[in-house]
Amino acid sequence: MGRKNKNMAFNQEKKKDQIIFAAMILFAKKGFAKTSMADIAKEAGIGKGTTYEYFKGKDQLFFATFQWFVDHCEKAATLSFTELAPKSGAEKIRVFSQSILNSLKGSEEFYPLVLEFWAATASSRYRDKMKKAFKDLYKRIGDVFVAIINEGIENNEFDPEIDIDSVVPAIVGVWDTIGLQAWFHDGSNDEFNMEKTMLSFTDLIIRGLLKKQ
Amino acid sequence: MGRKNKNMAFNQEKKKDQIIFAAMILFAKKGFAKTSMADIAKEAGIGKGTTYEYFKGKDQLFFATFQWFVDHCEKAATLSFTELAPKSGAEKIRVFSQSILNSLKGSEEFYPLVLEFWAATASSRYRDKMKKAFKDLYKRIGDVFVAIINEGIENNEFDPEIDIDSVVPAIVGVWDTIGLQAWFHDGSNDEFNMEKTMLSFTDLIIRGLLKKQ
Amino acid sequence: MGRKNKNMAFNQEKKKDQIIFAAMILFAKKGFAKTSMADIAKEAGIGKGTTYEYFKGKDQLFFATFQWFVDHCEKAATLSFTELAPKSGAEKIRVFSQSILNSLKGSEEFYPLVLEFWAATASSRYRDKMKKAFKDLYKRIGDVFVAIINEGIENNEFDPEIDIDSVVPAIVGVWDTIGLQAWFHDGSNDEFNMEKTMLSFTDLIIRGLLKKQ
Amino acid sequence: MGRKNKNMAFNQEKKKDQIIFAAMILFAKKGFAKTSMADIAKEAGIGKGTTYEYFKGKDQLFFATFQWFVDHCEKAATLSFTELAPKSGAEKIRVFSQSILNSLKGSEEFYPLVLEFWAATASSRYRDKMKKAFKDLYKRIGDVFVAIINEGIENNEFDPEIDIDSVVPAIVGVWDTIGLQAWFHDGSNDEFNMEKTMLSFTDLIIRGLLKKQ
DNA sequence: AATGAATGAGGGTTCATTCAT
DNA sequence: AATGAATGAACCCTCATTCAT
Repeated sequence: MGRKNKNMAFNQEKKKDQIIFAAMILFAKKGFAKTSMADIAKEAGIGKGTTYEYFKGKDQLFFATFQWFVDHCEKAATLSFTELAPKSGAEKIRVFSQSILNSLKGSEEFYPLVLEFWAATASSRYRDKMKKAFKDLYKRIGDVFVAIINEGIENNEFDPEIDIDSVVPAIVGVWDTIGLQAWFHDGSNDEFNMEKTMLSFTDLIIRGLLKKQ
Repeated sequence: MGRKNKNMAFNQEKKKDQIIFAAMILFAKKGFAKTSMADIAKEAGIGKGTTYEYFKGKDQLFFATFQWFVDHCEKAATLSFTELAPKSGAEKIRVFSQSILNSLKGSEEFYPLVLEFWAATASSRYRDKMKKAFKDLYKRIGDVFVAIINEGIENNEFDPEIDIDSVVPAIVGVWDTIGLQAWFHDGSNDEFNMEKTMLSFTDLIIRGLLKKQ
Repeated sequence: MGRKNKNMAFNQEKKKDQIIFAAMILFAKKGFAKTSMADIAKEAGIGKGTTYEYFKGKDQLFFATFQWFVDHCEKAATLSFTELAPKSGAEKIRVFSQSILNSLKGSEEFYPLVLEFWAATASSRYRDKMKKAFKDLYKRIGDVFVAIINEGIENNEFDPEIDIDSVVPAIVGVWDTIGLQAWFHDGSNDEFNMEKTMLSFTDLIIRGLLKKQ
Repeated sequence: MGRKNKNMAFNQEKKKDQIIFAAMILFAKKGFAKTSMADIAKEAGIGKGTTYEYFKGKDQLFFATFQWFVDHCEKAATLSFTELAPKSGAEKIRVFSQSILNSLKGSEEFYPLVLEFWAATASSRYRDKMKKAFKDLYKRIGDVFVAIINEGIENNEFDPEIDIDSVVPAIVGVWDTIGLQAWFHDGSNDEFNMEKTMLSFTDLIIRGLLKKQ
């Protein structure tokens, strides 16, 4: 019985995820407004009414999708953090930077979803929760950066004059903008080299952080 | 008669703008999807049907607001450019940066509109036009920056090793990102100091660009 | 212009009534729950969406139907009252009674609607308003009766021992009950003679009211 | 084995009643339309699907509650009848009257259910069965009254001129109307005194029935 | 040119019912 | 016998759009 219940719970969780993934695919492809609950059910391979067994409504499903995304990002950020070997501050920044780049590169098709999320922070009923979640996410990733830079300052590698707290949000946000611009260039001829931009920017930042001789 | 026609044309332009402004206000406040054509007409102080005399439909009106926004941005960018006095490259960057900051600070309430534009870029029927417009806008602003930096390199102020073309999109995008994060913090207690972040970031960039002794 | 506006108002009022009548017919025939807004629009000969130009929703339309009914009843009661000639109390009661009977007889097909109203009084969101309206309606009709009886007592025709205020609600209610039972018998073989029942009952009441010699 | 079967039958009967009671409570509280099968199952403390082991569907369950109600009423009426001592006709009417009043007073919360039943006689698929059941119920109760009055006429207590068959339905119906009006007044300040109205009306009727000296 | 009454396609949601377990 | 996950028909309502005035 215990097993059975566990399986049921597992299956329920599985179906919930099924729906979330179907929603993510369609929200990314057509946008939230133009995706109907019927579309999502079809994509998930279930009946129209079934969706409502797992989510109260379209808004809540959207929010669940958002939460899935935030969790995913936090996991990605945490993972990268633990991978940081005891190298120089510059190296750490490069590794971290690269790891973010990797996770960006794997999910191009979901990028429009992030735009939907941003837009929703303005108009959704979950607006406050979403704002907070985004803020927290940025803070969490930013804190990693702050730690790296502080360490670098202590080690006499980075310049103590830098106003870390102010500058970090800008650095963290670069990833967003790179994804955004990659998206704007997607499908056009004049390609945007995400990787090159990322690396050059990282170099520039490091040059700016380093203590002047 | 000539005058009359001219007046009519003028009035039409005026009414068109009236509608665009009304749309912008509401799109920013409630989002595109949740704003009805009736709402817009009401806000513009005209009849529901009149909107269709000036715009083919909601999508086109949305696109018109987008175009208005892009034009506005381009004008702002151009304006700043002409204001650049013959100072050092670092000074120019600071002036340019400040001018962007000023235009950001003046239009907080319209910031969600940009989010709508970004989101629409993914799902709108005008998706390709919008992508292109955004790309062009970034390019145009970027070009100003590229020019400044190139000039700085020629003047032996900035380091020629910098891969300018790759790094500029990231720098330009950061301004968006700062606006975005300011928006996420809006309404919460832990305020985000847009100005400080912007200035610190500009400093960092300049430090990175400067030729090492 | 005044005329035009007036006409428009008139037409709107007319369309509102059109919808109310269509709703009444269908609510009476199929009940509130089984009548769809589409049914009503069709019956009224208008588009589905048009209904919502005149009524906020199905519930409000139902309530409007109820209000129409209450107004109609009050008018009927008032009318009868003014028709009462300066006859004996017994005669007045007979006239009043007959007038109620007449209005009952003319609207058999709408009788189920009253049942819907009663039922809705329990479960509708307008429950309190409906309760009050019914109470007021009964009171208003009852008051006519109270006046007649009081006059009869003053004229030494009716027995002063009668507890008028207590008994009148019962008498007034009997008319409902007669309609109800007529409805139960409708369509069956063993006909229910509403008229005879009404008259016999009226006689009985009068016998009870009259002063004993 | 026989016992076991009997127990199962007994349990089935018990569960059937459980469901019926649950349905009655909810139909009375929220109305038929607003009560879901899931609500009923929950209230009955059983699974959603189980209801369908005992009743074919929502309509049939509703009809079962109706039948339960009718049986209950008939039992109540029969009971009162046997309690009638060999008193005067007037006394019998008073006793009967009081006994109905008692059963009314004990079941205020279920009164809306009767309204649902009435409404359903118009729109339910069981409409004809329900009409007949109501007719029979009224007839059965009426017959008791007819018997009492006939006896009274034979005993020279009541006036032979009374058209008994016509007048009895009106008298019987009074109980409905008293319940109805009590329901309309429920929750308001200007209380309706059910008992007083009932007694005064009974008095009036008896005065009307009594032979004039 | 300006209007707003009328429209109906479209979509979110509910819920009675089924059926595999 | 008991269950509750799954289903899709049905329905309320919104709103972009049209068109007669």
